[in-house]
Amino acid sequence: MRLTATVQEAADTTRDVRTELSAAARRVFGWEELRPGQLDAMEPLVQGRDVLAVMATGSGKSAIYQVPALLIEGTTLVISPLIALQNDQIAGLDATSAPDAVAINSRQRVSETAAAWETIRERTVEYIFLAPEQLANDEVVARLAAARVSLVVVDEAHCVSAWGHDFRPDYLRLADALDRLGRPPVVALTATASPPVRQEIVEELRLRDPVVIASGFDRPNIDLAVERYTTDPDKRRAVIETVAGLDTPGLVYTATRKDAEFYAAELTERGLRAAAYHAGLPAATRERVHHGFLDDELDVVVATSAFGMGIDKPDVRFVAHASAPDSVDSYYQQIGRAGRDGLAAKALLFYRPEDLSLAKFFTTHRPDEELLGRAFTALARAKSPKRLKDLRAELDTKGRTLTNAINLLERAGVVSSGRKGLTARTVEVEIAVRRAAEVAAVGERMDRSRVEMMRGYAETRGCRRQFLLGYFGESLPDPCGHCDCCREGIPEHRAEPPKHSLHEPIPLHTRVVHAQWGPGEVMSAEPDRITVLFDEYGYRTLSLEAVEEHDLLRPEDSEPEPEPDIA
DNA sequence: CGGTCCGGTCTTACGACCGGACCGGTGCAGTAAT
Repeated sequence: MRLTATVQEAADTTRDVRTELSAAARRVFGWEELRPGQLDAMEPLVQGRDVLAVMATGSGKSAIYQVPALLIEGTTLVISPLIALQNDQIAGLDATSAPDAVAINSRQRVSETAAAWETIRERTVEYIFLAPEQLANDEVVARLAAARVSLVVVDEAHCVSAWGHDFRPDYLRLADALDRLGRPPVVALTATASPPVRQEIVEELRLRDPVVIASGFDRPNIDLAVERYTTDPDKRRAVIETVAGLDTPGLVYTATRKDAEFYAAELTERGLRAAAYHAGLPAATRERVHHGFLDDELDVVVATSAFGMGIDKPDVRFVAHASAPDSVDSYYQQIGRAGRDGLAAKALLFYRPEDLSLAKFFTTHRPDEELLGRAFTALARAKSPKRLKDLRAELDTKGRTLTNAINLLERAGVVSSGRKGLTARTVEVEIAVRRAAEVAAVGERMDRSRVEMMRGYAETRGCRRQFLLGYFGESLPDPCGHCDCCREGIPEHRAEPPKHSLHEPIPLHTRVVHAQWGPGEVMSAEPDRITVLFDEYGYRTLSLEAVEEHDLLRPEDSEPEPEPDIA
């Protein structure tokens, strides 16, 4: 076999880097062997590439940045959504012979933060942990830039998509901060991200030609089932009776805090060691429940979506949903906390269609048009780029609403952001506001369509695993055989060829244009229907019969994209 | 959007029913009040 010198050199370099990574992992962390998936993500980082890694929790995701950080000269910045999670990571690092790790946040003592900055300035620290909100502070960014950050980690990167659009808008401002840090290599890590969410992470963080590592969404040991109820009392009774009879430990997810309290009380009455968990509880209680669950002092935690990130308990035997969550993304993330030990576990959804109305309600985020107008006008009047902080002072606004307004104006293309700050484009203010409002409306339609996909999962008569894996961009050729639909023998669509089908099946990820909903991408194709993610209308499932009969879809290239008539 | 609570009205006497108001999930940071 003959290789050109370049190819041979590249192969040698790869071997060298991998050997070095493995050696460092062994020496510093005591890990005898790194898994191939881990090395695949680490190697490009060391070589200066950006990486997006979608890997199951418990598969050693943190190692992906912890080890390369040792080989890369300079400091590693870890952006993480929860301070509690940061503290867990720091404690983990402290237990090894890894170099020092510090945190910068508002919950530690002023003296502690000052000491952390001192070690950062002296460059005696390797890992710095903070939340995205910290990077809204120009002084924090300036100090980090001076400290020569040479690797940035965006942990739980799905938060960019899930929280950035309204709840924690600073997630959408990370790319600017990364630019101001001189664009060191970035690794985005998450356990769950569907293809569109991956794309959004890459776009919003402005990753440069990233290596994307995503595989193994299937969790065959988790049994999937849905029970449908018509009345609320029937459903409640069923949740309590069923959960009381399941093997523990387990989790029950509810839509409201009140429900979490209700079910925890009912289960306690049935003799289970159960506790509620939600954001309305005192921090000390949350801490106690969290650790009680990890330490097997509790059988069941009944929680809102507040519970779960960073929970890595191997032997969770079931995850039950007393109400359907707002998206398949959330659902898969939550049931993914079951059966990490590989032993049998259950994911059980107690479904009432009406429950989704609450999820739908939470998707409405009407933008503050008055603030959009004021913010745009202030930027338009400024002679030079303006910092968000100065704009905030000028408009005398507090909190996240202004950041949200700026994000919308920017995504609408009427405000741009550079190293020196924000600049308005020369557009009438009414048009700027209208475009920003339209961006918000598109986001709302997307979120609502995600709720509809959750309905699709709950109501499907096909194999549930095929549905879930399809949503995450993986195909399962045959029905799984261990979901409720398969057991009941419902997925029969393979046995009977569909009456209506296009001459050629539409391949996944084909770009198409719909007569009414415009451009989109084929996300799943079944014999009788396809699901398309439309750019401006979100997920829609179409029957192929209707598509054929009314000629609803065309390949995107076949006709020019209509110019949005906005001015 | 749907559930729940409250008060008023319709009835014809102890409740039944209706309409309106209100509520509902995720966390950071910085600031004000002890």
